[in-house]
Amino acid sequence: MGQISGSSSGAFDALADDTRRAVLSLLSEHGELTVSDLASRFDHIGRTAVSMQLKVLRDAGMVQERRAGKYRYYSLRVEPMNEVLSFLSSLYGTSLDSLAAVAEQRSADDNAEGPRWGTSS
Amino acid sequence: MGQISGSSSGAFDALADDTRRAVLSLLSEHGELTVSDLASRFDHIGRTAVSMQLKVLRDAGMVQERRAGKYRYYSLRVEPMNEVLSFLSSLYGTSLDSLAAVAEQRSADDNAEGPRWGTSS
DNA sequence: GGATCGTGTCAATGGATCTTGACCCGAGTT
DNA sequence: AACTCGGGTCAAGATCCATTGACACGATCC
Repeated sequence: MGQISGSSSGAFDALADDTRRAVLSLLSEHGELTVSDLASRFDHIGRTAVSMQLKVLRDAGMVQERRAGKYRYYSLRVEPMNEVLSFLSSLYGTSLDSLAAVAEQRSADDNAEGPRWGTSS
Repeated sequence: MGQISGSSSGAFDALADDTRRAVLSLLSEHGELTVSDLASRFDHIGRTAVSMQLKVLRDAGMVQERRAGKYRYYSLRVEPMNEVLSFLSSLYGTSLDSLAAVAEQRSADDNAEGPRWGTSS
């Protein structure tokens, strides 16, 4: 009977990859970064791969690019996250507030105990 | 060393699949469902596939099972969502509150106007 | 006890996805 | 103009993931 029908959602797909999440984290930390900047922060991943992941993120609307001369600066976009948050809030009804509180507390803990989404070095 | 490396992120992986999100939605709607119950709600997907997806969700801690006789009832678990929310809040600093507000509003709109995470081009 | 139902799990197949190397374009540079 | 550098894109190989069918196991019913 009723089929559920999927939702091929770009945001979830975009968040499903370690590299892409790392890119988002880096953009969050540094505000704007060029492709080479980003690529140089990964060891096992080349510029082409980063560029392709940026394409995925771009298509999903999660990053925006600003061209300046021969450089292209990438930065975060917030809107697509609504899709994710909306899904989560629909799962748990109106309890997202408390979840958010817990999440923020937990992210503070992470900061104290060790990086979880990486970075650095 | 300079590696970014990710956080094994079971939750993100779990959310990356249409079928799994649909399962989560169904569990959210109905509270508890058996595997057969779930499988019967999909057209193009068999019981085995649903069972496998449940294994993924189980391993990610996003669902819990309650055994009653020969049935196994599955229901949602909230904790793993912290990983997702924590990531999002780390991306946007402390602005998750406002995002949550927007998301809830938007989910209300969705209920009235129609689904929004169906399309992606 | 044997049959049957509800599920989990495994091996194998098919398909989607990520990464790479090569090539092309636009923008500065000499 | 020719050259160099930053980036995007394509084809192809590699890798991962999802689905399926077959089999196993506990629980219930006859």
